[in-house]
Amino acid sequence: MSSSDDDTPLVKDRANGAKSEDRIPKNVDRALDKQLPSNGHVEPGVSIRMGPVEDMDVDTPQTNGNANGKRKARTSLTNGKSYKEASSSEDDDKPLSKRRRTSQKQAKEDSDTDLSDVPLRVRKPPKATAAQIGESSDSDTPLNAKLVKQKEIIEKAAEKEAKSIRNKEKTAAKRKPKVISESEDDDVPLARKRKQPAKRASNGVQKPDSDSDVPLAKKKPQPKKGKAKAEPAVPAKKGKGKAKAEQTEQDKEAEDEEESYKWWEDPTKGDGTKKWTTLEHNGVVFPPEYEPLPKNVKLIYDGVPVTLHKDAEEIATFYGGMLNSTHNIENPTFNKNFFEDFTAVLDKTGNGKDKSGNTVKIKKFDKCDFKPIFEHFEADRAKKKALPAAEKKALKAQKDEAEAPYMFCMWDGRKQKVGNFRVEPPGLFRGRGEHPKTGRLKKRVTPEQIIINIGKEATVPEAPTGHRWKEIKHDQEGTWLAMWQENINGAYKYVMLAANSDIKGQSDYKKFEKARELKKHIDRIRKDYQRELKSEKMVDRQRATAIYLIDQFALRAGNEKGEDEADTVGCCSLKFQHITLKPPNYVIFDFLGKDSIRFYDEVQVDSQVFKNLKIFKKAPKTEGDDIFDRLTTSALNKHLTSYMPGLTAKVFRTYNASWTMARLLKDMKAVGTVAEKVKAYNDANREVAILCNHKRTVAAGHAGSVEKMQDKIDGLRYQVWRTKLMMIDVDPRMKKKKGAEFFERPEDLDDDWVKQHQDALVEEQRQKITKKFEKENEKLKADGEKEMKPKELDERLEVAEELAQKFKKENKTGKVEAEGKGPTVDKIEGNIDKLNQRIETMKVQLEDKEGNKEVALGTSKINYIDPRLTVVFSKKFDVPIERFFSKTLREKFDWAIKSVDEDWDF
DNA sequence: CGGATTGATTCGGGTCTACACGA
DNA sequence: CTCGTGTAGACCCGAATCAATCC
Repeated sequence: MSSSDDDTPLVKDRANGAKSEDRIPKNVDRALDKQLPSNGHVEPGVSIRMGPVEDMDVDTPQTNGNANGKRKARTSLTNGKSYKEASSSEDDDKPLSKRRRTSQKQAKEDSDTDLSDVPLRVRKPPKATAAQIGESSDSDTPLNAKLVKQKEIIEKAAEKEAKSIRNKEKTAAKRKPKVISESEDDDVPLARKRKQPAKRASNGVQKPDSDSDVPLAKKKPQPKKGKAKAEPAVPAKKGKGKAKAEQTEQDKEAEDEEESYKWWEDPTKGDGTKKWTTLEHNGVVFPPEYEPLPKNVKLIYDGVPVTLHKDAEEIATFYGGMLNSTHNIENPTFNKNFFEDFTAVLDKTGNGKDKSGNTVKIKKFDKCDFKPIFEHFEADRAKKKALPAAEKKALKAQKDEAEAPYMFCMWDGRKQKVGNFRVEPPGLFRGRGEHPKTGRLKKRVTPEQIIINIGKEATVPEAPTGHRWKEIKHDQEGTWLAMWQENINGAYKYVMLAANSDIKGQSDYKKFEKARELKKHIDRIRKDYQRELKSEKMVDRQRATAIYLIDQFALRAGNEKGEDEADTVGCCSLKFQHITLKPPNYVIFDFLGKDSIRFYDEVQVDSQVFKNLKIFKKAPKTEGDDIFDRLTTSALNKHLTSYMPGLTAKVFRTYNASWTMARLLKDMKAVGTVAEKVKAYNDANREVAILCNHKRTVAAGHAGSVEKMQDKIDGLRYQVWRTKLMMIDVDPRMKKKKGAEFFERPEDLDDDWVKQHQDALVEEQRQKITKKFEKENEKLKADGEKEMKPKELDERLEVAEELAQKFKKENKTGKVEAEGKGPTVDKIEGNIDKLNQRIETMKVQLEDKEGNKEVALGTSKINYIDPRLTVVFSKKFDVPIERFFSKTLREKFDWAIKSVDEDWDF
């Protein structure tokens, strides 16, 4: 850069190395100005959406000016690779790029150091550092600190909880009502519990129970203590078996009653933090206990079948069941993590034994052979599949009945569906992308880890026999019914209501209302960030640039991530290497975003943004350094909130997605068939999905099915050509009339192709005839009659032979005899039209398929596009809503379907 | 006090399976 | 009509966002 001496950074090192100056020297901009087309003044109200400054458009969103249409060179579809490819090509720099901030203390010390002395790539000590060691008495080595942390997560939880309650009490006055915990409440007698199936009880503490095999569902609901208004959460269904028909009818009735309540018209709903007044539910369903393998199925170690303790064996089955998933088992990290956790359990439970009872020490992963386990499962699966339909049905009915009590809860007296009442079963953690913890053992969750949230008056569901819940809460600000902490990352898992519940509908509604609210502020926000792109304060300039990117390209906020998570980024966490600048004003994004989905896009940006990014990437910054080193997501959101309460980065995604959809649907003309309208809608949907970078991996059979379709289209085109020639056969004058060109065979259908195609047609005919013949014979045989002779088949096959001859003759003479009875030119014209029609629709289908092969439409439909837009479209264009929303989606968006009319506008 | 952690909620693609669809 | 087969959508559970709290 020309002005290198002026650029000498006063960089304060923030652990990461380079940090940009507080103030941006004037000459930096000037220097850059020389290299860039100057950016004229931006008029108030100007949308800076996309495109070079020169052709900036002045439309505001409401009118029609979204410049998504102006998005240049969007290449994600053609250039995008899945993370698998993407990450493998980045493998080399991966370990190095993992640099993070040091602890506060260290950062402070560093800040006084002159930059030139600070190596940019400071390797950090393992994460469990300063804070943790200081907090957990020094006796632990840093290495152990991690483990200690995990343990503490569990062990300290109670203490923390108590603390947090204390804290809440302190601050409660203004925000949170007190949360009452009954965790100390010890009055649940362990021995005298309601009986549970024997299987429920785990790990020894179990009391044999005479009654234990009575299915849970048959039991009477327990008497309610403080029952007043609400029905028992789930009234015991009358008899099983045919109960289904009855049940659905009953449900329908219930729904009809509920129908009258429209929360979206209820002014008391929506605001306020108290989510419920009364809450009743039956808790959670645990996964079935582990069932040991049959004696003859064993892990083979170093050629020797070994008997394992059942706990260890269970883990072996997790791996064994995955042998068909090369994705996992060929991943070294996965195998290493798995084996570490596997051997840890082996150490605890004792190692395996061979058949004479000698200990077999399992110490090398490579010597483990899980195949017998895998094959056992495969066989099992096959057996299950082969089960008679009736039995399958019965099995399913049994399961449904057992789970029925958990499917619904009573929320403020209304019956609501529960989303995920099943506790997640143990297994091997996969994680997405290159997750450092992939392959780790996800442990079985015990009742002792589960916190139940339920109304004070409600009967608390009983823990399985011999167990008790970790805690009972009555937190009316929470929308969850149960919760536990998972052992891999310490993440919280919640049992919440289904998407079609009132509470979820309400928050969905609020989300879209918030996005609509943004409409009123977006002009001001855009104007402001446009101005601040030139701010002298680095903080402001970075923030403005970030908002620009979030607004234009629908980037996510990009929170900081930890050492032991997959290395993915969003806007604020973009690194040096994720952005490539291509003068005059192109930017190439290439990074792994949420779920390690690759974001690849080549775009034009405002020239000031281009300049800024150049500054943000300036030396000494290099690979691995933050582009927005002065910006955090919380600072960003804090700023956004000042424009509008509740405005955060993610709102822009909702806003831009819904707004784009609104624009596209509005511009649409209500013509054509229903199918065409649906197609048009899906096209709009797809545009939104592309905006949001919602991708999917190309289906395995995609290439094949595309080829098939193409073949079919070619076949039809060939048929069109043949049919045209028939015209000449009927009326030779047509040749002159239509012109020679009309009768030419499409170039790509060359002689070779025609031969092959003809052969295929003939063969197809043969097959058809043969099959029919065989089938008829079967039938004759079954009826006890005489079978037809092979000679009969030969005779029938004559038809195919004639066809072959016909083709041969056609090839030779270049003429085609007219087919069908009483062929006329008019009839033939009609046939051609029909064929062309079919070709057209198939072409459209093919394009659709190709366009959708790596775009997932579902996510944007479910989460980003205001459902009311779809409802309006459906009404205006008279397309049944069923064409857009599946049954579940219709339930989820019930509020939208019922609340808007044709002229509702986003 | 600003960064780290906690906790709750939304978002997200993969997998599995029932079911529609075409030969 | 039925028989595979391909696919939409339910289900699963991991990964983000973001406010509140902690330290």
